[in-house]
Amino acid sequence: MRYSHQRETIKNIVLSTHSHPTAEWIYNETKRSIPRISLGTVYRNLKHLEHEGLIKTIHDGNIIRYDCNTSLHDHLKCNVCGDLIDINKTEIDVSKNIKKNFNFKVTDVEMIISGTCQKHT
Amino acid sequence: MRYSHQRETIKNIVLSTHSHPTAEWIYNETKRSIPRISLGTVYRNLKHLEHEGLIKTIHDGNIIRYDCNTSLHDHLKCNVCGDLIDINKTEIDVSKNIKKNFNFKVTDVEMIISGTCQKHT
DNA sequence: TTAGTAATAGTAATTATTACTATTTAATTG
DNA sequence: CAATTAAATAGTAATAATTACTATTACTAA
Repeated sequence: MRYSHQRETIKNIVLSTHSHPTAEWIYNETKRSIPRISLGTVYRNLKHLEHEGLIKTIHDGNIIRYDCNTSLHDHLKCNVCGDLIDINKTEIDVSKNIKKNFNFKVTDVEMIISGTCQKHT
Repeated sequence: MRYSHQRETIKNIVLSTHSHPTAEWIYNETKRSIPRISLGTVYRNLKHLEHEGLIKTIHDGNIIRYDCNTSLHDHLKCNVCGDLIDINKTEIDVSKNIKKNFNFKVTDVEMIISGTCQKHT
């Protein structure tokens, strides 16, 4: 992987926020220091950074967000403001506790466990 | 909500499969009995059916799937064939047990808990 | 039976993302 | 240091999923 000023800038931007930004947001932030950067460059480098394990992708409905927190954790998604809130795995053993622990009214819990099923073993 | 033959047909198709179909698949199935049905009609009625609580949507990566199982449950997603497998909440208290119980090699667990955060109480 | 209006078909628009290509630029080597 | 090479980029076009628009159709209630 060859050095590029664009990728370095994108990396620093994503690693410096906990706001789970979209590609569009990262693109606009990057434009502040590299005005002629291309949106395709942002997407390509976000893929690279994910592949290197520096960031993670979050499927928030049907859009992709990027997370500098690569440790195993989940998210509370607020239906009103759209915020994603980090929570530790251990804190959500039982979803009924969430209301009490986080003052968060749960209306839907969505979990997808990805991997390889028995047909391919 | 006024009766429509199209909505009735779409409803029966979705309720008759456990394959977590996409709008496109439902559209093609519906065309077998209503050849001139519009894709927009399929999307609109899937929204109606969800709003009435008859079906649920699943965010599978960045596409939407529809599920006739409206009870609280999760999905195992196979990275090889893309299949979504229903599992009961109680069966996944600890994700480490999944490999043993389902012969499923977990590479990623993604959970989004939707609701309303403390800022809006 | 007709009038009113929800629902539809067909098409256009939108949004997020990926693909393509000529040009630029980082790294390597003589 | 200058020339070479290939990775990365900018700019644009293409794609895929979904939503919006609009003239027409078809339920339903009086």
